Amino acid sequence: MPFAYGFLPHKGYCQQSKAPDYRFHPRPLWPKEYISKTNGASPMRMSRYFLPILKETPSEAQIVSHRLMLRAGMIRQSSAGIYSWLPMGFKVLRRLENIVHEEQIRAGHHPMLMPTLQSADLWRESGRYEDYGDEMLRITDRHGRDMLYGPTNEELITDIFRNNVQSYKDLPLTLYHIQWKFRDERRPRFGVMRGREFFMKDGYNFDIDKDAALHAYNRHLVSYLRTYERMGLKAIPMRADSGPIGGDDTHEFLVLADTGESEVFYDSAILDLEMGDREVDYDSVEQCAAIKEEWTTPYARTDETHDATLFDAIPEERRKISRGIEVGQIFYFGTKYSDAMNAKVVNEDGKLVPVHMGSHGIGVSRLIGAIIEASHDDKGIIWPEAVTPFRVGIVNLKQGDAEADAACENLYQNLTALGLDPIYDDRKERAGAKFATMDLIGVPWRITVGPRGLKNGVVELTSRKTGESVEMTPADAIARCAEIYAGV
RNA sequence: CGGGCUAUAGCGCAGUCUGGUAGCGCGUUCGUCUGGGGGACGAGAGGUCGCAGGUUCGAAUCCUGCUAGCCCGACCA
Repeated sequence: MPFAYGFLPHKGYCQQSKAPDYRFHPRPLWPKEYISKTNGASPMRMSRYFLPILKETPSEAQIVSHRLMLRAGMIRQSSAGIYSWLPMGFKVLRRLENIVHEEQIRAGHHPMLMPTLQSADLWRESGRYEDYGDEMLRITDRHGRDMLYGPTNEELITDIFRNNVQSYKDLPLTLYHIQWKFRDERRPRFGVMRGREFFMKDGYNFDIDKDAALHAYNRHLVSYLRTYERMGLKAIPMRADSGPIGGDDTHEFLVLADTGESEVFYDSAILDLEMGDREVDYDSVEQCAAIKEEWTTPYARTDETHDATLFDAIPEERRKISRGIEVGQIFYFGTKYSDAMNAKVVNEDGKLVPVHMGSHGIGVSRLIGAIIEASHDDKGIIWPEAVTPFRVGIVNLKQGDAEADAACENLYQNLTALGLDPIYDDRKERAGAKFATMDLIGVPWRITVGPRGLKNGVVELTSRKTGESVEMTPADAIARCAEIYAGV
């Protein structure tokens, strides 16, 4: 009984993919107690929050996402390419992590957790201990054993698989985790976009044959499309090179941004494609294949795989060249690791066959940089509603004014009760400073409360993105915010 | 890993050439005035000048070694 692990279903993508259970949050954003409604000790009051914002840009930050993450008090560098995540940055990281979990679970994949430190022996088996080179951080423990800080987990998961699965009846199977990785980059830069330590979702599918594994590939492509779209991102799957993971079939997902590290060539028709809220049956081979077809038919490639002849066949007005940030990649690599590490199962005919595998990754910490690159202005970050650390900002223009204080307090309590996750700027600062702070940290919707408006019974609701303000009663402002976030 | 550069208060910087015991702006603390887009004035706090050694009566400053970090390139999620 290899899979009798409590809440994890033994089998079947069917039930889960058709009725996703959102009560299951692999890692809640924060425990309920975190939000105190009684003693005023909530960390979402800015006067009590830890949000060390900077007026000036630290000199080491070159690109906008890095600058803004430092200025908005999201991260602090601890050494080259290694960062501490301060409360607001950590909150965004958790939001992204949860979206990834939800979409993976929806697709029928099983969350688990593997360690950051691995034994070198497994990597010697696959031959990658030597191949991986200096990017692998090698560590020796007190007994002189060779260890390493995992840059990826193919070996470890294959070892777990071969020790616990013997039969085709336990397939198909996809396991994944979201865990810190380390790749000792020669030259870390761009903040979390290219750190040495990074937070990544990596998943591994095990299937009986190539067709089944290709379905897993397509299923991942679809789940990734949904994941990025939910985060408010336009991520385009592009045919890619397989790199050190190895394998035949691979796509990477790129977010268009001027600061991207890759040059990309694409047919602008692909920008019109949307997953929307279409129902997806992740068990349907046909449906997943059709969606893959839909998204991979328009030309979209990085400079690594670019084919000028194919590109030139696109109507000229749809030919686009720009830059992109890689935020994920999916691979099918067949029996590369199962052969090397002897991961076999018995098939229907009673024969021992190597499993077909693929792996898939989403750079969760890197995504934060990509989102900011794609969504900011000269005042600061503009968070998409789905990933914002705070959904509504409350600006009290005259702290200490009894009426304004009471109105803000009321808004704060009501928004909190509705799960609208407010941040209340209750500092004794001038209006300009409060506006600048809200703009910098990127809160999508701001409610401005001041004595002047309150005389007429109104507050102001302002969109960070458009800058448009509308006056309305506090009750209407709350209702409007609830409406905005209803589908998020 | 090649090439370039930097390290002085929480952040941004000056001072180093020409050695004499450290300064400016922002932030921060207190007070007064202010109060709808980083306000004004006044008074404070805060630095073994990256580390180690050397030269010198005296080193942020000169010399030697080291460490850390940044940028360009090649490489990479």
